[in-house]
Amino acid sequence: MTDTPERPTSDQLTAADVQCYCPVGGVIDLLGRKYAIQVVCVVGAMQPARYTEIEAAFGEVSSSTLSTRLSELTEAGLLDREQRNTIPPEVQYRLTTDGAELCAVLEPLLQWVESRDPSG
Amino acid sequence: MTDTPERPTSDQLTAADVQCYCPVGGVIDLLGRKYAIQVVCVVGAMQPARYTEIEAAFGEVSSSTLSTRLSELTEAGLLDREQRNTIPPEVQYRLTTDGAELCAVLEPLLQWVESRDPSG
DNA sequence: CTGTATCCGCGGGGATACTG
DNA sequence: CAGTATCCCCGCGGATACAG
Repeated sequence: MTDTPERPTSDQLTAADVQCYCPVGGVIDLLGRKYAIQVVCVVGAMQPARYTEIEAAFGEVSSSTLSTRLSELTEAGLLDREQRNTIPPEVQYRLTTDGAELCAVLEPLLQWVESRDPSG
Repeated sequence: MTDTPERPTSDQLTAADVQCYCPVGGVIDLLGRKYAIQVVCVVGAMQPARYTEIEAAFGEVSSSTLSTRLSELTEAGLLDREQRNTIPPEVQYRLTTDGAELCAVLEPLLQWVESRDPSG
């Protein structure tokens, strides 16, 4: 309860109040990329998820795009990639703790999207 | 409780189970565009929101980009645009019922992003 | 004030071929 | 199986100028 003049007692938000409310770079930017949100949720639903399974979850994805997305999400600390050097090779993707938090927050979004536009 | 062979009793999800869980087009695509998520939440926080206020909430946006985003979101039925033909003209943006639902689901995401990456 | 119109560069993403 | 490498196109998005 300070008497800071910059923050009026009004409960009506102004532009200044939400100025810090708009992260544009970083994770938000990553999530804007194609399939990013869905990949997080798909991995969360299938854990552990293998590359081919993830690929199959999307009807049409080019391997390069999916590969890039997986790398980015792993790099961002949202996915954990574990490779087993067997023959044939086997890779398992899981959510990190951070990724799980994100997934929990993302799932309601996908639920809403589905309920609103069932045709995809 | 049918005996459908395609759906095993396993509680482990497979690719087939999440196949319908990955909407790619429509709203998700729109939300991938720059500032889209933030615009929804900013309008939700400021209602009613005027163009200049929204613009000010983002440090740097080109008018063309913001204008396009507002049009798209309005077209998608997420924003309601009300124009008053005064001089100077005044436009007020609000969330539609759908938009409010989306905003409610989006806000935890922005909260999480901020808490994870405070530097923006 | 609230945009639209135009031009244009950059990079995201698809297709394809190839590798450990 | 699980990708990477390469090429290339398209469309997003910025800058700028202009309009009602």
